[in-house]
Amino acid sequence: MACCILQALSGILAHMNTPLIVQSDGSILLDVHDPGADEARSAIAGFTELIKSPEHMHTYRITPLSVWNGASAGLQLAEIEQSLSGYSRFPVPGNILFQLRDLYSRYGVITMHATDEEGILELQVHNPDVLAELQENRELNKLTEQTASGFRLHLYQRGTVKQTLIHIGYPVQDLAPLAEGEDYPFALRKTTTSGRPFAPREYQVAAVESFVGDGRPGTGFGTVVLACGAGKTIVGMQAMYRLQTSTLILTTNIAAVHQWIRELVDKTDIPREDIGEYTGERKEIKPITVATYQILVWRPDVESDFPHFSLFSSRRWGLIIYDEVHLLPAPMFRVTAEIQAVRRIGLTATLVREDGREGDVFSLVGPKRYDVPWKELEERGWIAAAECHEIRLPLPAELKIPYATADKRAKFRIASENPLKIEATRQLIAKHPQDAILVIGQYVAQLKKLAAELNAPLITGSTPNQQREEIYQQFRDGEQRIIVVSKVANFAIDLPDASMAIQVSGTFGSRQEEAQRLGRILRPKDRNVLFFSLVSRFTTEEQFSANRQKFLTEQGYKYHIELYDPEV
DNA sequence: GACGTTGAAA
DNA sequence: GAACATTCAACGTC
Repeated sequence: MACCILQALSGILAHMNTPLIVQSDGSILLDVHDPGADEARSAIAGFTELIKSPEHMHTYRITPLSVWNGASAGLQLAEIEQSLSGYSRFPVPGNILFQLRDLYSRYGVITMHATDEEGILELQVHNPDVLAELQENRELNKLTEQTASGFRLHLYQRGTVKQTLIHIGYPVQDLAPLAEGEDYPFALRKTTTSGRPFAPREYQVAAVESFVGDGRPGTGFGTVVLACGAGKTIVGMQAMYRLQTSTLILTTNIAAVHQWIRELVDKTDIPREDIGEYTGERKEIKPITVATYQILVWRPDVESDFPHFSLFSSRRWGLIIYDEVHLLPAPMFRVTAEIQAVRRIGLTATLVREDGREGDVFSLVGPKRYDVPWKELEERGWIAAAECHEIRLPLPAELKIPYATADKRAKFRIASENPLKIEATRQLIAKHPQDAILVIGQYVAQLKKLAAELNAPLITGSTPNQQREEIYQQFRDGEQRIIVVSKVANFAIDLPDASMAIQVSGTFGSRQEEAQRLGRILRPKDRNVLFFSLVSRFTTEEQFSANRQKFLTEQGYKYHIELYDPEV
């Protein structure tokens, strides 16, 4: 009897803090409801890749790159094995451990060094079997010359060789020296222009140190992974400050270019006239220059060369910052391969690319050096603990026929403008009487109706600036706790901080936009923030939710899906 | 300058 | 005034 109780108890205990199921096909399942789920998630995040994240079980996978990124961030093999078995509900399959050790051992087998000869580098292969295998590789033989212990190559093949080797399964540890850029001394401000005290946070400094690495060979380039709202710009700024050299900053769009310039003016003593904007609108090249990827990869036609690549050689840059490095356009790899001697830092919230070129980011920009543990950020109040809820509503019967017969675009609109969303919004607002709420949507007609029903002010693209300011002021003062904003309000304007947002319609396709929108709302606060997204069931709207969900889970947000029943 | 069109990237 | 399931640069027009 006692034995049975013990057995049952240990059965229950086995399900506590053992949220992982490691399967022999390489998938790792994380039971979200296990009390140890958050802890386990943090433990495995450094060497796995998130594949999908529905309600109950999240799927991760061990990939070559995820292991090598872990290795270059300093994770030991023993730690990785410990994290896997420690949280695992069942014994970890032997083939997975074998695969893990094999992958891990490949990191560091090949190293790249300078030689006495001008303009010549060498590869050293520290394993005779691997050396024999590589000596037979045609691609590599085209780029290099064989030596007794490895290969010789020209300086300008530095990037291409690394790319080639990672494609055949061997990451290269690049220990060749980097070039020094022009000096550019400046200081960080102690107070921002608005008078608030400013200092980079511990983890922002630590992230930069992990990439600068005291100038030891093999450091000075790499990628830093940061959750949304954790201050990517500040990490970039700290890197500039640490190196005191002329810097080229590359970003995804013009709005981000302006954002970087604003931040630099606000938080450093760099004079505005030393900061250049290199975009379609302006072509300034200054000691600190901010450019879009778009202009760099622009060319008059497919046959031509990229005229703006000359930006890279127009100055002796000492640092290149790749903002949102997971969005680096493919042609940028070519030019990045040519400038492997320049210090560079990639900033991103996720290493996953839609086109599967993570390996090129790894070998050309650099491996992951630092991963800010989101749980820690949350505990310290640096980013708000966010709860995301997706609420699925039925489509009213009278809309089902129009929906079925509509074309793609009209379908999306019908689903977006589902009239039940108005009632659902009203109920959500009633349930959260303490929160300052933003209602966000894309279709002006729908928002007008909502604003009228909720008796809340509406801001769209055509709202004059003065009126916007008045509404924002009322919101900040607490006179008005709800405002309805259209998509236009996303950009350029400073939305006041809210503690809750309800998205009634939106372009769920663009994850970047989604991130920006969330980042705006989810500022550090003394309380949790809530994000609700209303989606019509069984419609095209649902397809986009999967994308968003994965993205948000990657950021560490909790995500819940609920069904809305109009009878209640 | 402001605005609209076009082509390109993935 | 509404629409836009992306964004940007160049180049044309007024």
